[in-house]
Amino acid sequence: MEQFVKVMKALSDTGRIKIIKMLQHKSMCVCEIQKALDIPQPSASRQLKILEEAGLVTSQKNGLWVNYMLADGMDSPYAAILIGGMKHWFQDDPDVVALVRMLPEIRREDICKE
Amino acid sequence: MEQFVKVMKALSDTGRIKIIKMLQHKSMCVCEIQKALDIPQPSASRQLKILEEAGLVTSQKNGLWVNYMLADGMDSPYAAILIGGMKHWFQDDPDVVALVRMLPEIRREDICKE
DNA sequence: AATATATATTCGAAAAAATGAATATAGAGG
DNA sequence: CCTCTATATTCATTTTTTCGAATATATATT
Repeated sequence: MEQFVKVMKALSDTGRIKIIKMLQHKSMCVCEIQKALDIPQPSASRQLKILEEAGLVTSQKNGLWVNYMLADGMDSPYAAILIGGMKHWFQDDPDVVALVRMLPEIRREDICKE
Repeated sequence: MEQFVKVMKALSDTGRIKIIKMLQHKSMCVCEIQKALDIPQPSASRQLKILEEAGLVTSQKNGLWVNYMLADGMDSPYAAILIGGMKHWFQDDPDVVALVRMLPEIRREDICKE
């Protein structure tokens, strides 16, 4: 039940929901999320951690970057069903629409110095 | 998105989850919930209200009593999918098992004076 | 080793949610 | 109209969350 509550809490926040919606289109690093949502970097990092601990998101280190992507939900039925549902939900939400539209222009090469 | 967040918040609490699990077996009035969970009456009333506003539960007045039951989810896809999932989840949770076992003995006639 | 960069963590303050106690409301019955 | 009973609401308080600022960690490069 604790794991379920974690998923519910993780998705009780519009910012984190938006992150999921973006990750449906491409995997992103922390600085891209930070830029897209216009929030401070530590904040982006925290939100991602909450999503990851709920089993909604996974990460892959690649040198200096950490790539975050949608989880497949293999290890959490709760996460799985919500990841599934969210594929169809919020498609018409104005904020989500705007975010997705600007997504192609959010590229780590432009944001970070490397 | 607000409605979705409401569902998530409503289910971010083990007490409210237990209420859902009980309502899967029978509809209940406030005093029965109060008795089953061993919480004060105003607390039971409040939890039910939160579930109701999330679209997870509906109520039917019957004289002095108010009967709470699972919603069918017709007016909220978010509620619907979670009501569906929760039919199968937490079946083995010790607290839930204990609650369900004692459920037949929780009857409003024994609790309230009428 | 020293520096630079992307990400993570900590910590304190602010905001939000949960809880208990008291009180209010609504309907039933005398 | 008065009372009794089931449920709902309010309010003050406590507990959880959230958020920003500062700092730490880790990896790549020179």
